[in-house]
Amino acid sequence: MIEAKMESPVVLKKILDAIKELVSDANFECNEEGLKLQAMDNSHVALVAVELNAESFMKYRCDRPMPLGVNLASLTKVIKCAKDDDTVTLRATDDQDILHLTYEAKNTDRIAEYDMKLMDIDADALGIPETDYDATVKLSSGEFLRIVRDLSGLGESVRIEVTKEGVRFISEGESANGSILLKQSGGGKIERVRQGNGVKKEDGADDDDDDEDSGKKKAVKVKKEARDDEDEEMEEDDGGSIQEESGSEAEPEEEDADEEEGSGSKKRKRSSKASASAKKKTKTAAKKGKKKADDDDEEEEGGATIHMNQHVNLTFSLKYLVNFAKSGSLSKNVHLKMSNEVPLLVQFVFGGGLISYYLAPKIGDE
Amino acid sequence: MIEAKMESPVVLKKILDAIKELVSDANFECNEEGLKLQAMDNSHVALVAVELNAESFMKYRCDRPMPLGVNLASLTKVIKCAKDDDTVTLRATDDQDILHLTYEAKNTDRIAEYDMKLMDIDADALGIPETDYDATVKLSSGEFLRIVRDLSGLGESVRIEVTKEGVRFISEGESANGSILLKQSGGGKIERVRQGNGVKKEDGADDDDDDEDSGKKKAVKVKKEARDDEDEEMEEDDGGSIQEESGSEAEPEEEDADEEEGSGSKKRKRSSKASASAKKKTKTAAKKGKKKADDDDEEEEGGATIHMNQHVNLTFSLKYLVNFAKSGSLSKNVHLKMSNEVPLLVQFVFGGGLISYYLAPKIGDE
DNA sequence: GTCCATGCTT
DNA sequence: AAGCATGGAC
Repeated sequence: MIEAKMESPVVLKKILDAIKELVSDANFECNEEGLKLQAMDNSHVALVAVELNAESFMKYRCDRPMPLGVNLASLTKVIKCAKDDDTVTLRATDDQDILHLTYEAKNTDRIAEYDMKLMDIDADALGIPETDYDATVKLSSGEFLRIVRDLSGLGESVRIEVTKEGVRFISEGESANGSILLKQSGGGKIERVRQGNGVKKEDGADDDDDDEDSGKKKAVKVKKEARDDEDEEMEEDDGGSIQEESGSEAEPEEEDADEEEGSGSKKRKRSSKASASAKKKTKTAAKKGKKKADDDDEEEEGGATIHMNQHVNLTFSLKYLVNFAKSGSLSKNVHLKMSNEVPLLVQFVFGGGLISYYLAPKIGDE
Repeated sequence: MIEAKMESPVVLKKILDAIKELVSDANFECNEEGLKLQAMDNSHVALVAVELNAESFMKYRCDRPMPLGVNLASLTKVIKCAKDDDTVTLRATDDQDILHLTYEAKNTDRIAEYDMKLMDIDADALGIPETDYDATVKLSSGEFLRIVRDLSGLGESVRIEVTKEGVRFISEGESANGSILLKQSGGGKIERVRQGNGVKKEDGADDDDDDEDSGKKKAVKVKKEARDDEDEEMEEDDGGSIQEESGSEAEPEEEDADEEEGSGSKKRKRSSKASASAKKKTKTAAKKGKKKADDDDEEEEGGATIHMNQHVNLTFSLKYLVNFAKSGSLSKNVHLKMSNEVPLLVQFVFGGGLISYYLAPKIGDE
């Protein structure tokens, strides 16, 4: 038996809108931690993962782990029958292949119930790469959408380069070439992600120093810790333009979590966080002459927040990126995580969950 | 080498949207005066001319006149990659067949660069008719769009008649006929353009009095002059409905130029002009009991400002007019200029430039 | 809450 | 190329 009640169908609607063209059927794996969906896209090129944390539900109960095999088109139809201010309750029992959905208007004057057939779906053998990434870029979802859409008008592929200059998106088409450079937000320098001792290398920016700290920032799950002090001597480790950065990448979820769903001003949470982390960073920032106390809180238009451990240069199919970018409605920002020759991770963090897309790079001139 | 920097891509976007279905490839002729494009439409029926004045650019440099042969579909794609608040710089060197476009966000965090192939295009042999027109009608672009779109639902062609009654758009279709009459704005009488002595004729409205004043109002370039007094006795010269008008048609460019691009209220310039010309017209208006002091400043909905030298009666293909009307987003008003048996000129004047369409009338019942 | 403009789909 | 739907602005 599983029962999950949510305040609003909006997030679910957006998730389904975002992935239903990529994946037609998938299992929602339910356990005490929440709901998780992982699936290869229909052409088995990209991988989609959605996580909804148990805590984000008004009520969440899962007696034992079970998969709910759903046809996403059907679920989309059904969830669209919920008004945006209805509460939505999902229910499934162990013995029936049925998903029950109950939509209740806030005033309880209206209760709608839907039953949807579930399917048996063979779980894809999903090898989710668990890499530490050489470069991460945070930018506004709108900007990301804009970039990939613009470039998809020119060519099939985009090359993404992260250098100390910023992140560059390059597309070469028949009639025109395009190149979009996003600099670090606010004109700051590209910040070096602090990762174990990898950054100690003199030429670290071109080397593989990502293997050494696996487990340290597993995807975006790792908690920020007070490690700032131990690496202060690493400043200027790459010609003076790459700078050590103290753990700010460790908490994108919390930061983004209420950007979209929360109704408060975008400065609300930020300011409290900034003051909290500013304390830790004061020493470092002062020493290095940084303008910003906490770059993760930078959100201004057009800019990107870039953490680079090593230059990356990867080429991807724009078609998929355009698809991924649809999830922008879930979160104000998107995180791109890249290492050379491994799949790109495109991640949207929203209140109560996370949606991740993995896409393998094109190799050579394929 | 040519380099042209503009504050915003919006005008260029609108121009391309407006003409890209009419013309697929064209030369932008660049010289020190600005950029000019002239081309026959793809079916060689209509002629499109676009002018962008050098002064309207933030920066403009053209070392020597050169044509930039562009595929308009490609340029449209590329220009759409500019955000509306980006500055746009066009660059072309003499030796490369490439147009470079640079889009810079105002905060400079984002710089996008596009390179587009240029083409060698045989310049059309363009005979632009330089006529003085027997009738000119100024109306709101929205009204024009509405009229041609409405009528195109009924028939293939529209007959445009300008008489002392106003301007009439007539379409005869299989299942229905339509006729739209626009009277002079504000209920004023049709104003006779003051042209030499032509208006002295008792029946001038039906005769050919347009030959006599050629050079007086060449297109829309002629300057207003204080000639009001000399013809005051001509009032009621055509049954009391045709009226001498003192050169107010002489400055549509200036008048329209900031209607669209200017950010001021639409009454700003108007009121100052009205008071200036009101002085001149006071005598006439008082004598005739006119309501309005200056009809050129009338912009209210549904009205038209009509200057007629001679009745005209011309038939045009609606298909083209509908296409022309798309340029309405560039300017609040459109000017229609007509003489019997010569091509119609449809003109949109906007901040920094001008777009003109010429369309030959249908003869007989072709 | 309504209207307009833009983007996407057929 | 036209119509529909969605998102943004007033």
